[in-house]
Amino acid sequence: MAADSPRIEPTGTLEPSDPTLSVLDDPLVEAFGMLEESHNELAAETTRRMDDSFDAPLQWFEVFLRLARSPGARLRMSQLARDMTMSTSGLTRLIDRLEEAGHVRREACPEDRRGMWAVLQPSGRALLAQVAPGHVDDLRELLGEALDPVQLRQLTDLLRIVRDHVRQLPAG
Amino acid sequence: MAADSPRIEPTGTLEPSDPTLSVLDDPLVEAFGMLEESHNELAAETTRRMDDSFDAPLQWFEVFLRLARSPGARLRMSQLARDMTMSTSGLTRLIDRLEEAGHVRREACPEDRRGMWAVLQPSGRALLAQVAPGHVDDLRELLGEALDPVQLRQLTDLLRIVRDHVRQLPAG
DNA sequence: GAGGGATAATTGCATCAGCAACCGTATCGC
DNA sequence: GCGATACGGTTGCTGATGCAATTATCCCTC
Repeated sequence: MAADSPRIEPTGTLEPSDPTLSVLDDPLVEAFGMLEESHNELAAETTRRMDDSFDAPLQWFEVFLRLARSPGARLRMSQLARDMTMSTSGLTRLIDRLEEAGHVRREACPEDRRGMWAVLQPSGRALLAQVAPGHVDDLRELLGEALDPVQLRQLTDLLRIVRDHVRQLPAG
Repeated sequence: MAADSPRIEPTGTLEPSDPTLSVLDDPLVEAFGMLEESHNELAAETTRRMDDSFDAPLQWFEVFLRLARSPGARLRMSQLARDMTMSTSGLTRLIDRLEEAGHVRREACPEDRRGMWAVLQPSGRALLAQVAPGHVDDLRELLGEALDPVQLRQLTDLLRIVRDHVRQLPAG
């Protein structure tokens, strides 16, 4: 990436500069690109490390964590789907896998007979407890070494503003 | 989501509080969660809007943009894969689709006969030019309305630090 | 200049995600 | 009450991704 070889314009199909690029030098596009890239790098690296240590995908722990934080260690399917920014069908399948592994259990909702609770099971919580320290260590190396505490706080706050803003839009 | 119904601890399988949660209240975990959530929300919304306007996935435009920015409108396959944080096999297939659509063309690399260039074609650049204004408008609504220019600059800089730090690690 | 290890790209295979269609239930209006 | 409409969840299907194995080429060393 750093070593841009001296290029000799071989059979150049397109002009080197054009109006399109100026539009895309917009700070908004730059910010969006950084959000994409930093997230992708971080997600890929944390996933890789997690997979090396356990045979459970990173996403499982996101489910465990959200359930563990909720009263009764349970969350409605559709709510969990919204929280995780995924489709309800995707969540159905995810909970299928977690239920088959015994880490989560579905429970009928008495108040609304259409609804289901996803309920964290002891084995799921145990797995979470087992993974958590290593995950925090990974984040300390990946995030904590890059930013000091003040910067980390700034970043978190800015991202929260963005998240909340997008969520409050019409179709959010 | 806001209306958390008064819960009555129905058949509670697990204790409401335990040591695991304290570990995961770490600022690092919070920051990581915000990065995940803000990215997911933003990516989902921009993708949705893009799909409404064009039948080409958002990722295509990331390819077009990266190629358009590069000298000769071309990039090596493996370099493009690294830039986009995806596997080389994933990129092979992505370029397959773009080539079939006529927006990108593969070209043999004379200097290294193992290598291939992905070369942006006029139709790809045209599509990029066609989409760019709307995309910037979307970002103005999604990002520009959430953060003022100073905050946007701060966010971009912080994310760049994170990205570069993760990339410079051993296996990056 | 011959051999061994690393690298560039592709392919087979399995997994995972979303969309659209569907069923059962709730809710609103009359 | 009753019908129309909206909502919660699941399923069929298709598309896209990563891992592991493969092939061809490069480069370093002796």
